[in-house]
Amino acid sequence: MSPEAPARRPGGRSARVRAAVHLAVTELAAQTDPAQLTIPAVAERAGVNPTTVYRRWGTLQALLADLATQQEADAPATSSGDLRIDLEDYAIRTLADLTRPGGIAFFRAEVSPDVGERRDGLRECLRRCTAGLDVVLEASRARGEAPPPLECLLDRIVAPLYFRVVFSVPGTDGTYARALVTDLCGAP
Amino acid sequence: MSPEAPARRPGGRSARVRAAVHLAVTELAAQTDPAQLTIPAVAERAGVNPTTVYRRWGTLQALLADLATQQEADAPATSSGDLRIDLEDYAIRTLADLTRPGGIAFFRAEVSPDVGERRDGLRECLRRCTAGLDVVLEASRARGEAPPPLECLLDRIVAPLYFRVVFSVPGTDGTYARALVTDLCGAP
DNA sequence: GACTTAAAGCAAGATGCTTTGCTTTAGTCG
DNA sequence: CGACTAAAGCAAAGCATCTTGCTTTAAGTC
Repeated sequence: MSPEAPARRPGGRSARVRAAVHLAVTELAAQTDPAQLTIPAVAERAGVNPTTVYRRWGTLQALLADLATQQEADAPATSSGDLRIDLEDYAIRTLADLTRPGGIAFFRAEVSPDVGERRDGLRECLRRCTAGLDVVLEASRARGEAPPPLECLLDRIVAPLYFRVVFSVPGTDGTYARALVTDLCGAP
Repeated sequence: MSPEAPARRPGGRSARVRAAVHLAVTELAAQTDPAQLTIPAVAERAGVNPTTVYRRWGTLQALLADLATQQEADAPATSSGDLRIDLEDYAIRTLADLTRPGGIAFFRAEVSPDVGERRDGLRECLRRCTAGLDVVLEASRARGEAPPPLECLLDRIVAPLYFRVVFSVPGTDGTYARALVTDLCGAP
């Protein structure tokens, strides 16, 4: 499932290929239809042999998961010291992630495939969703506050954002994202 | 987009084929992995030539949309006369639709494909989501009440249900669905 | 009952994703 | 530097979806 766990020969060419493939995925996801986001297309754009991608990642979902994991590692979540501000930041960042070109491609790729694979893929996707929230909630608790439970935040903030982005509901912007937090926490 | 709008020769064989294909889709969606739900597989199970399915419906999404439309026509939404009860019924029915075997397949099929097609498919999917709510809200307004706006119901009831079913969040059952309505309307 | 034609069946082929066996390249280690 | 080997490249074949031109069936109409 997790690609190249041992990473037995990470230097030089392997890292170069990995970077090129990641970049190609990002560009393709942003530029073309989701249906065009295939392993052969990614490989061609990356200047890499398709076989290499198949052997290293196996499936498109695994590749996307690998990419998301790295992005998460590159930009870890932080806390400002105020729950309300943290939640607003989280909501706005999540919305931006979802609405940027190709942003929903990752979600889509995880939703489509087999149940067996999907279970793990979606669990990972959900974990990434909640990782930022966990940091925020933990910081709040560390200050002695009693923040809403994680499930409540999923229902009231994350779920509406996903739903409205997936269904292209009009008016789903930063103001709306902030309003979700206000509805939950009360006016500032 | 909408298949067989004129329906120039609906009797006999065409209807038989349509029924057989619909049944095959339902059974396959319930029994196999979503990835196995392809037009050739449906055609074989229905005892129909794949070409027929391709020519009549064109894509799997169109076929699923056709099926959903007919199901909607078979079981139109009603109102009990009490908003709270109507919303609970709606939430429980929606959850049941989504969690039954293959229930999420329709949503999944609409989320995956090309943007161009997806726009219409999702618009239709959303319309079906909200059709039941519209009936309930209209009935409430007709009684002189001031029910929450549709968007609020989407955020607070429909979106959490979809989100939790898609991500297989544990504890997503009838009690939870009712609790969503209680959180919104207050205790009975 | 026979005519017309929409719709289903059939078969061959195009297309594109995926796999597999083998060869070549280039990191890593002594 | 030279041997070792993981990883990338290459080529050919496999496989499933989808398309297309034509034939056959049977629903609708007079």
